[in-house]
Amino acid sequence: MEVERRLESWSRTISEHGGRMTRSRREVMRVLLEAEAPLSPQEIRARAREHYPSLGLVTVYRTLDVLESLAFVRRVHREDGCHAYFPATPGHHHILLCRRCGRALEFTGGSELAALVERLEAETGYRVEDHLLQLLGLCPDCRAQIAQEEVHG
Amino acid sequence: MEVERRLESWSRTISEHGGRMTRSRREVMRVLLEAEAPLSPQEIRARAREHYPSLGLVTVYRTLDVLESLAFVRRVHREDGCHAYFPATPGHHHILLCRRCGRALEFTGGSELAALVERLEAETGYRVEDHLLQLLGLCPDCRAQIAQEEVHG
DNA sequence: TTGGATGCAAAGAATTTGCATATGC
DNA sequence: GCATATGCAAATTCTTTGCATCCAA
Repeated sequence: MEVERRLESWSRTISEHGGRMTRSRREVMRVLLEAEAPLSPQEIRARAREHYPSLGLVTVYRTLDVLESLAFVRRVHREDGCHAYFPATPGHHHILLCRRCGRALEFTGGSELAALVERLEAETGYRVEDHLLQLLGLCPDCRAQIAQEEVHG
Repeated sequence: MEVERRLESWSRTISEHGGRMTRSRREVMRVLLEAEAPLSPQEIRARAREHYPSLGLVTVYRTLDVLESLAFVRRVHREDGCHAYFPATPGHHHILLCRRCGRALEFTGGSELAALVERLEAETGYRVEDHLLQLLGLCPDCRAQIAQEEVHG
């Protein structure tokens, strides 16, 4: 399955960087790969503990640091102030988040964003090096559910 | 001056919402309006204390809550994990941040962003309701300084 | 006068660090 | 076997709350 393949790929890279594959790391990684939305460290621990009860929160934080430094996961800022993590899709750097169920989709900026950046550089004299684009809205499922609720009670 | 005009305008709106203009609030507001980059609550207090030493950090937080709820200031997430605030430019909702000096500029998404959103909605079925776009780069001054440093020392 | 605003101290929450122990390679 | 990873407990931040006092309208 897809999850196993990526788990395998992540493990290999960690080894190549002198790191080790441990039970803790595998559980954290699996939770991230199976999640349907970005998760906070606490949420990750809660899910991982179902299969590995002794997992500590500190280890989750440290594992996330490793995964983030290898660009395997990305961190988003939640409105509530805490951070949430999700697996990065290589080459895709922006996210579209459902405000109702939290489902996240990554997408490329495409020509539109490139055009915007180019115009801004010309107008302001800034040199743009990086960008964070987060779109918030409703996914198709939630839109359908909301429509249902309006029709019925 | 510009700062005084906006201070006046903010005060009026706060009164209209049943709030009061106090020395603390005025100092926090002035610091924000005179800042050249987004500031954290701690930084705001440090600057305001030069003119009003008894200002408490808690009051800074509460004042920022008020200002943010009236859309007078915007909050950005810093890489170091804490929040920083800066005066909002009405109608402008994205920021271009200099990674070296922290100077912030707001801009409109314009037609490019609208086109991107439209394409995504068509491709994914999501309905986009809000977005957060933060560009990071170098402002003209910092670019010039870096160029200088490369030529000389 | 009087309800909103303030400051302090303390509570909470998120994240990091020190250190002895456990474990992958 | 040895360097890395772990877990606990404690330390650090950052932020919010409780409460008596203060003050702008």
